[in-house]
Amino acid sequence: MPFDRILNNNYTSMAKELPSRTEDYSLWYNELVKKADLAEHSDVRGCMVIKPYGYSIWEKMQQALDKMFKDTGHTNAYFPLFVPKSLFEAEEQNAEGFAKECAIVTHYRLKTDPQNKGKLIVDPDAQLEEELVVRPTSEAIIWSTYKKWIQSYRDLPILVNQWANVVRWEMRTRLFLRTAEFLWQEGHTAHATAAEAVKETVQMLDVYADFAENFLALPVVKGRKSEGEKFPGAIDTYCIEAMMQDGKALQAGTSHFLGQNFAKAFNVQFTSREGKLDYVWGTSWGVSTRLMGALIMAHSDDDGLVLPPKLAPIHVVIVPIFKTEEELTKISDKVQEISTALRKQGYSVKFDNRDTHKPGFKFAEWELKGVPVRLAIGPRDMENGTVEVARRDTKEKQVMKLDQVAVEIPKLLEDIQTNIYQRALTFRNNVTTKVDTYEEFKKVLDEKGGFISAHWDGTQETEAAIKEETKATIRCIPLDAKEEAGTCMYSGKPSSKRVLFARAY
RNA sequence: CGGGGCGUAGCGCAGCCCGGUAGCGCGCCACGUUCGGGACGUGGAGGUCGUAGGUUCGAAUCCUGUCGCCCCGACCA
Repeated sequence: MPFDRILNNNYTSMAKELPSRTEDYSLWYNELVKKADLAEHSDVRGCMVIKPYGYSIWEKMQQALDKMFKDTGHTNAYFPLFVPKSLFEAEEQNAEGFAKECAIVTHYRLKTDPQNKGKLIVDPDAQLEEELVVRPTSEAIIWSTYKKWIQSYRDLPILVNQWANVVRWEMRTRLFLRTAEFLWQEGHTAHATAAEAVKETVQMLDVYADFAENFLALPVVKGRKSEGEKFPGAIDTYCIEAMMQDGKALQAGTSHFLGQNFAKAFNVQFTSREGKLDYVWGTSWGVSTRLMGALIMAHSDDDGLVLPPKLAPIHVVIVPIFKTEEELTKISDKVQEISTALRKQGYSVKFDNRDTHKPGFKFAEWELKGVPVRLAIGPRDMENGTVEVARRDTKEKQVMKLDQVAVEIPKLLEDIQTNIYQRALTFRNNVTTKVDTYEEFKKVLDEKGGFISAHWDGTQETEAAIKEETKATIRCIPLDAKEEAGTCMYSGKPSSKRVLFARAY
């Protein structure tokens, strides 16, 4: 019987129960996203509604990243959603990469259908002179603008970021991982020298890695993309690659060294200190709501989300255990003290004093939503001056003196943040395998998954052949790859370092 | 975009093969008893069966189109 049948049996669907990861990872993911109130499908094909709880997490990511961007000298700006087709065409390589998945605006007016009152049709008299492409990325509109901003080396560098939505008409979508419209940030910088632009590219890669590890609690491999995998408009694409619990890799962020490609396409030149005219050097870098998918798939378990405290909308939920109104009032007074003490330290505390649900129900619900710490206080605790503390990551419980809460909970939250990072790191290390033969490669790929570190001859042909035969791609050439003489596992040609392969999202 | 599956109450499904005007569980509403791990009883509300056509005396059920979702491929962040 297919697993979705089992799942949909009446008795298992009574509560908000999740399928298990081992039985059906995809189904587990989809159900978790919906049941934890992160997102749902909308009435628009391929587009999702990010629900308040999910959006709160995204806002936390934005806040952290935005600060990091500002700290490295960047400023936010906003460019239009629409890109005139002619501008889009100007950068052929890039345009070609996205052409197959662009939404295009051709008209600017609707009118009542004369044949069918109450229905609207596109007014054929309102056709645009030039079609507008809904941005799949903003290089075109931004570089055409930078042309106006840049004349001299004194105008450089330009360090701009924008938070925006983009549209890529995907054939197959999945909540957060691949949707037709998604939210992201895109940094676009312009520099006087190649060296400075490369430095910027690498700096932003470091920012992303730092963010992934310290906020998402997600270990990542920093690396460079192969020719076949890089952004079409870039000279070099750097990326951070993460490992999900099902052994598939996920690209969590990219940073591109654009060289002078866009400057040439949009004729953005500047006069250097030496009085010479030259094209501007560029970078672009971005992370998207896809990080939500990474966050979910990296840490969560069969009981629901596991959120790193640094991104959790609610750090601590407090569940009172009471029978009478009187008891609740007493408990509420105590809770007031605790939550004030925690809020003063910057933590978000939720007191779940609903009298419409029983404690057990609340426990399960907040676990599903990944709240890192739960406190339960009942009459027994009131007598003893204690509280029951449960941590979401390990599901361990302990009884704590009430007067220790304000000091111990912050420590516990820190410990949870560290623990889920360590757990993810251990997992990733366990599913990273060195192989030297193609036979071994295929075996590991099918039986174990994960990252496979292997020698590659550096050619696109070999990369394509391996992809064709195994569905595995080169995730990256790790920046810290050791020089190591070897032979390509596929072609037998010489290779100087190992690269990371994996099946990927 | 190709192959397969599925759209029936807020959610998950049964009914469809063999046409006769819709049912189950959860949830929801009310009242009572419960409350330290997803409570229970009693009563109640809720559905143009995705949508548009067609066949028929009659369509959730048969046929065609269309839209959407899921799975597998191709493509991609």
